[in-house]
Amino acid sequence: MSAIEFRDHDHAACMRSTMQAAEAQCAARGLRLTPVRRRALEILLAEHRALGAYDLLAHLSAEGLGAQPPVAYRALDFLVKAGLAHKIEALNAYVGCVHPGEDHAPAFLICRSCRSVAEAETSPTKSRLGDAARAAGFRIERSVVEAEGLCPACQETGA
Amino acid sequence: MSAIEFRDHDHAACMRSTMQAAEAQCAARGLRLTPVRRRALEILLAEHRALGAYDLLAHLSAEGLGAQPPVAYRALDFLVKAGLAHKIEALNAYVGCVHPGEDHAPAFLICRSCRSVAEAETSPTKSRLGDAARAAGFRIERSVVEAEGLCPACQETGA
DNA sequence: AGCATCGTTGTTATAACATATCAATGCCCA
DNA sequence: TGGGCATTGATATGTTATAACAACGATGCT
Repeated sequence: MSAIEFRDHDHAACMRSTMQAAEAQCAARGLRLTPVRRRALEILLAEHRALGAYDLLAHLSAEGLGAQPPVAYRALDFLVKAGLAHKIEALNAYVGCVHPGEDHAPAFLICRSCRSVAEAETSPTKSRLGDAARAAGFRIERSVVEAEGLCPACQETGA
Repeated sequence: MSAIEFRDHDHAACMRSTMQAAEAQCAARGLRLTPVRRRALEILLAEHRALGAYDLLAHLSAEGLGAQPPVAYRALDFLVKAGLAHKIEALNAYVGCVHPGEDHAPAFLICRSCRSVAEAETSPTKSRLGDAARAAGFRIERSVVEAEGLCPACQETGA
């Protein structure tokens, strides 16, 4: 939850361990991480960035893994439902989850310049919104918490 | 911030006072609330619901106020920039603001069944996300906080 | 092995959401 | 009265997402 994604880190190791966690998750829950889905997740993780479905599709089709929109959307649906990726609603784009496994209510810091995304944790029920929901008798099923702005790197380059 | 929008209230009076506040805002800030923009806001407020841009366009064009997408999108851009309406990112839809004026960081409770929307207030800097942002050196410019679920009425009807 | 089932993938088509561009109009004010 | 600028009208197109159905393939059962 410390949003380390904006800092330097061993990206290759980060990807490897996340992929391993994803595979473990799928094995444990009887989900099939097929070639298309696996590659889609790798592509998302390779950037720590939000990728549009059609950007992902371009990567996939360049590798011969399907050329039509449903291929990308189906892979993304699977990954999102499995908690291995998240949709960034403010961008209509998708990002790989860096700590799959726990059932989490993620919050995002999104750089409007480079589209890099850091993931943090929220507790929707404890926020002021949660208070308002209880007061109104509203039952929260899913929450979207996203902050757009400038990441440290893009602040420096005056983007 | 009390999300009263889900409760019974005098809707006509609610609309009238909100429209008056909107006009006062525009007058004070030198913004032009033209017929298309005014009508668009009325349509959004008449429902306490999220309307798609094309839904709005259908209403407008039925009244002879323009038949092409840009008409609706331009009106919506104006209203959103002026703080008189908000975009619901999770639905790609738009909702009239019930307390225009204050520069606010709104949060929404969105019913997935009837698309009714209640507006609450957040303070992004004070949330856990704000903590994460500070720790990462990230500068927040805009925040999106939306919770989807079931409103009291739709819970009762077993939607 | 034969075969039914069900999830996945391939493919076509289309729906839904959004913007670029340029011409025409109308308002303000020097 | 005419120059500048915001707004509107209209055409075309770009971007994001899904419906529908056929074909394939793994799994499990007998």
